[in-house]
Amino acid sequence: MGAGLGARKPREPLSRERALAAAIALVDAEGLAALTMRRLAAELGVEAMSLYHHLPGKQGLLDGLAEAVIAEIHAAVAAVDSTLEGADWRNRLRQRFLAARAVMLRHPWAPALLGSRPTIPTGLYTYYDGIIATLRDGGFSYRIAHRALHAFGSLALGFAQEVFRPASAGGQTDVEAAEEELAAMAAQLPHLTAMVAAEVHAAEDPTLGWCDSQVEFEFTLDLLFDGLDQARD
Amino acid sequence: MGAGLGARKPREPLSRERALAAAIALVDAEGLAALTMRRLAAELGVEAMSLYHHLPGKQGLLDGLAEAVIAEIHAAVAAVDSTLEGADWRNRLRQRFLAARAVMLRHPWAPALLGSRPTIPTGLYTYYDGIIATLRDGGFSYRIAHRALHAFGSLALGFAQEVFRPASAGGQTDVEAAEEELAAMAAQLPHLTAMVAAEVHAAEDPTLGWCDSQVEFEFTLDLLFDGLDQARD
DNA sequence: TATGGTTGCCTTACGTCGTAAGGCGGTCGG
DNA sequence: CCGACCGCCTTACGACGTAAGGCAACCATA
Repeated sequence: MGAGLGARKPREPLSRERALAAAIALVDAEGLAALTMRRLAAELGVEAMSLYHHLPGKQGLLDGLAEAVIAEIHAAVAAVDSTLEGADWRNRLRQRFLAARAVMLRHPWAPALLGSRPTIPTGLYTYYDGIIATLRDGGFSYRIAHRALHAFGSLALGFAQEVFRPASAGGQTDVEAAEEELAAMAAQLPHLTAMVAAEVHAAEDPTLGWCDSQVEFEFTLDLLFDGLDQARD
Repeated sequence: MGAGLGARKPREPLSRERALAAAIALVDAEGLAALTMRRLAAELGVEAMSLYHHLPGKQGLLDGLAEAVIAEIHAAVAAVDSTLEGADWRNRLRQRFLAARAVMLRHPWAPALLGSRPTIPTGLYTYYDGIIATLRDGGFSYRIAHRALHAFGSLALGFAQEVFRPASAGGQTDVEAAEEELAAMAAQLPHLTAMVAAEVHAAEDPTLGWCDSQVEFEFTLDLLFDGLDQARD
């Protein structure tokens, strides 16, 4: 441990940190599917097997990525939460979740990555502890706090975990194909097509597509907050 | 088309249906990761490349699985919904979602599969159309119906899409390791550990583990229903 | 009954992946 | 000066999905 710090050699000695940073850059640029041991090594000017001196295999690399994202959430949340000392639980949670969301928007691959981890990244326990603390301060029992955590689900991490993503998550825009197919079977879907028509006409308020996730995100959040407020007893 | 139906040969001629049925059986038994073209072929007493005469590749196979699950949901939902002709929107949706959930519990791999499809399985449009119809009958505008769909998210398909699954989804029980690790850092997580302690003590009501998903599922559902009821205007 | 097309399955092979095992050259303590 | 060690590379194996083509049994027709 503690190799000589003098960077006298032309090649930076390659470390876990450098590998993870390169991995994040790669995945940000080309998506999760592009993250390959060989590819990552090439990105670092190194052979694939060299990575194994610093990372415990592919799964360990993904775990490292997950922890890195969570650390980023931690930082973002801490920055926001410190400015809300006196606020009520509702606003504190709201700002917290929106801060987490900002991180997720920077790393669109993060939801899929977190969902793919077989074990809970350890940093998350601390994150959830903070949420429970806020709920307790708001007067909730542990029971309701527990259920609230489940109700929030992925919203607490800043993403709606949409089962079918419109155009993101590394995939190309196959919205056209879907829309075309939808038009073909429109006759059988009266309510769906009516809804789409109504929503498109009413789109003079802040919506970005025909499904602006930000608006939906906050709407669901308020729905849950309202419900929890009444469930508090 | 229309090959002779006389099953005179010792080997059933292999078809898309037979392949999909075998795939579902395989995945039910061993999880999504076990579903390999070679493995599926072996299960059918056939070579891998033979599958390509009936299925358009691996992605097509997964699409077929997704459609099969959705068809199963359709059947289950239709059976339940026909017995609720006069009921209000709330109960109709509730029973609908719970019926879908029953299908998901039979196929624990289905959430991950549906989440992995890059395009929306066509059968789902019909499913969502029925939900919108129920909401419209309940007096909701298309706008609120739209937002309700997003708020429900995966609940409409019967699963909570928990970001981190406790022990399911093909993985082994690493609850022990997680719990051990949690105990180690308990000192830093006062609220989390307190909650776990409180919830374990209060577990005389119908809970199956220290996180019975069924209870959480219905709790969240009611939370959303309550919120929507007020958002109806 | 002979025939030619079609259908259904198999064989072989390529390029990708993660990773186990061991080699080789530089740096450093004695 | 010299041996140990550390960091990186080389080689190789067994998965995976799938492209390309071969072969044998079936069918309607003559």
